[in-house]
Amino acid sequence: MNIKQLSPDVSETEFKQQVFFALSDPGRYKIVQMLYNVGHEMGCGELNQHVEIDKSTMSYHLKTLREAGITSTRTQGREKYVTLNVAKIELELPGLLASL
Amino acid sequence: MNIKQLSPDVSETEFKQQVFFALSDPGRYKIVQMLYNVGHEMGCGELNQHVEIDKSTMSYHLKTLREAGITSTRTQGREKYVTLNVAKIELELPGLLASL
DNA sequence: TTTATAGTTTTATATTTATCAAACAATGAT
DNA sequence: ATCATTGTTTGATAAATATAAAACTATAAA
Repeated sequence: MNIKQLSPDVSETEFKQQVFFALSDPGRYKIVQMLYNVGHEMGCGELNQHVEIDKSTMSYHLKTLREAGITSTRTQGREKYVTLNVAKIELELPGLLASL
Repeated sequence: MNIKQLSPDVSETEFKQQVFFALSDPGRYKIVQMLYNVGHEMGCGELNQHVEIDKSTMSYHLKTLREAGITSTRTQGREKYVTLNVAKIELELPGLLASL
């Protein structure tokens, strides 16, 4: 018998709440939606072209997503590439990404 | 061919974002979770017994949920009963409630 | 080595949010 | 009629949030 089924880990609920918080903002919603739909990592600049927000605001939102564990970032040269942690999100909130 | 599939209605996305916002707060998360798990309407007092928050804070959160279209309220005498709009939520975000 | 580019951090600001006490309905009970 | 109960609204407050300009860091290009 799995303890988690009886008393779900606080951090699981916390992660879900952070995902919900992230998706409650129009900018972050679009970022996540776009990352999910393209199905692969995207450069910050590329994202910035599709989602119209100031680059510092974009950086702020990407930081929010990263720190919540929703995305991961890879640096190459002076560019950064953002990936959506699909598996992690699907594990806790199956089907959510598909319904955005 | 369904237009909605090509360009999802703004209000659909807005509703989803409101649901996400609602669920990003621990208090509201518990309220929604509880309503979903019991599977039927609950009195405000009954809710207050399970979710430990000040009655005016509870009223504030219930108003937030109500105005977002997430719950509905029925008055009987001096008590009020809250229902979760399961069908509506399931329509836009299938499976979400089950994964809370 | 100077300059341009990509993105972050800092600073400042306005807005939104959560919380609770206190005052306020509205209805039921005595 | 008076009192008690249920829940809402108002007002005040502290904290969190979103935004963007400006300064900054790091790398690439000239």
